[in-house]
Amino acid sequence: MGVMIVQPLYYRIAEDVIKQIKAGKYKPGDMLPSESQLCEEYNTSKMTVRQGLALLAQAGYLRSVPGKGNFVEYPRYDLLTMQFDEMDIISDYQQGVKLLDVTIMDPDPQVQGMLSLPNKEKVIVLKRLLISEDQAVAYDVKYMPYIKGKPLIEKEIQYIPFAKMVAKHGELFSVKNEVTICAEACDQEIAEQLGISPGSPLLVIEQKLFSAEQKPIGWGKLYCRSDYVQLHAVSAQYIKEQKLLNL
Amino acid sequence: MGVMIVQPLYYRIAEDVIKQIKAGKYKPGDMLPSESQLCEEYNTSKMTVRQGLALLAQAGYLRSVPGKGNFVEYPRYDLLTMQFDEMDIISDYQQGVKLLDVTIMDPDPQVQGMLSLPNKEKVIVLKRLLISEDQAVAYDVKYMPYIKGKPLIEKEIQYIPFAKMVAKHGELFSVKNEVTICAEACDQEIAEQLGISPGSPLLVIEQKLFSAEQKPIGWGKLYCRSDYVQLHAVSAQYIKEQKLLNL
DNA sequence: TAGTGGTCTAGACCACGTA
DNA sequence: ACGTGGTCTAGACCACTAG
Repeated sequence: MGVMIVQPLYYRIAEDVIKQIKAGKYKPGDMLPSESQLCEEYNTSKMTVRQGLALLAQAGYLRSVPGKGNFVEYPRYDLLTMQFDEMDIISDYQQGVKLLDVTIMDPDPQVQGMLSLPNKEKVIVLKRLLISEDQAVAYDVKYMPYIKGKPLIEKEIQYIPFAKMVAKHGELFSVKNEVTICAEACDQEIAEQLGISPGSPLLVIEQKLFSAEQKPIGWGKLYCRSDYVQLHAVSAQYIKEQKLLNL
Repeated sequence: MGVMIVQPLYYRIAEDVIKQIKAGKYKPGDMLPSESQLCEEYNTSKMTVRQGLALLAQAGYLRSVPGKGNFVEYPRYDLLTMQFDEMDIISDYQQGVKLLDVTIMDPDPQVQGMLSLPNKEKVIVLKRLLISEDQAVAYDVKYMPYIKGKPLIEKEIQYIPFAKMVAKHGELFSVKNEVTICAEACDQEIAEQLGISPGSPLLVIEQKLFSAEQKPIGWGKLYCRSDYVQLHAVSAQYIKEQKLLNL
């Protein structure tokens, strides 16, 4: 005997509408049946219909216009979702990080500008080598404003991804992480650290972190060997759809 | 006289709870006040409270556990959102694309594998040069299965981003876009097209598109001059929070 | 058994848009 | 004036978790 799984009504409404959209019954820009029509059709109440439509809106299928109706949205193919932190590129979380240097120093002008620091403020500089399967795959440099009396725990410095490290002492939420991805030719210093020849292409991932008050609280670059590291992203629309359909 | 903007009650509930989370009253893992408690506190009904909590859940602040309670979630710093299509990297949409080649041909083994094509199926190959302010900034190669009787419109080929192009004839929704980002050294052919020297670092953006039935329907690579093109991403958590707070 | 979240009802009133 | 979506009520019953 199989077990009947009864899906909530609002979920069935959402599914039905999606099926009809995919079947071409409603095209982008079209108006869906009004909420009261759907209430009649499914013999249910307004809140239930709205709960179903809310699912569609979350998945990006729908745009509600007060006073007019619910309309099918054009899908966005240009929004991508990516999962990334420094530890994703190494295989062994414990063995994979070699701490090269931790220093408190006066920042050079570039770093000072990036962190919007007043003069005479010092920064913590952190240099790490990321190793995957006995192979150095990335060279990592991070800068944080130095705040007196905030101790740095070695394990944190070594193993915690930058965003988490910076967010830890302060606001956990509302931390903005701006990432820039580019390619660069390898310079002499990094070439030595990574054991490759100068001029080789590197995948460079730059991170800039902001507090809830929009103040810069961290800046850093990750220089990755192009033969070992690549980034992956998937259309956000697709991920939302999958989440929706798996209830 | 100013106009009073009255926010819906469910929105104020959501705001209040967020403020309390940010103030540290509730930490990740903590249980929030139960729905019935919130009903009493705000002197409202269950559906209104739940509407407020639904906002928090969408923004990633909340996890509901049936039979137990609503719990504060740990923020995710590793999920990033990126906006990208080929046309984003050029300044002038109309002048910026030079069509180099459109051919229908037998695929080489790599392309055949990527598109999971049976033998004797042909592919459309599309080569374009992307130009920004009189400067060639990227070389673009795309492959699509050739389907008889589906005309290719020149304007589409020239100006429409790949995902849209491929989705157009077929399912608009449920198209999966898998993107891989890496760095590569420039080869002879691309060096000539982009006017740079061989060996220069390139930012390479590879796209693989799938239909709703998970069949590959497009594959391509975009080779970008590293001195002109970079990608930007922002933490997904932050974007969701902004959306929520701006109602 | 008592408390929790999840679903659902059958209404109400409002602001907005169109004709 | 009428139809639309947006907010909200005051309950109900259910399934799940816990002591």
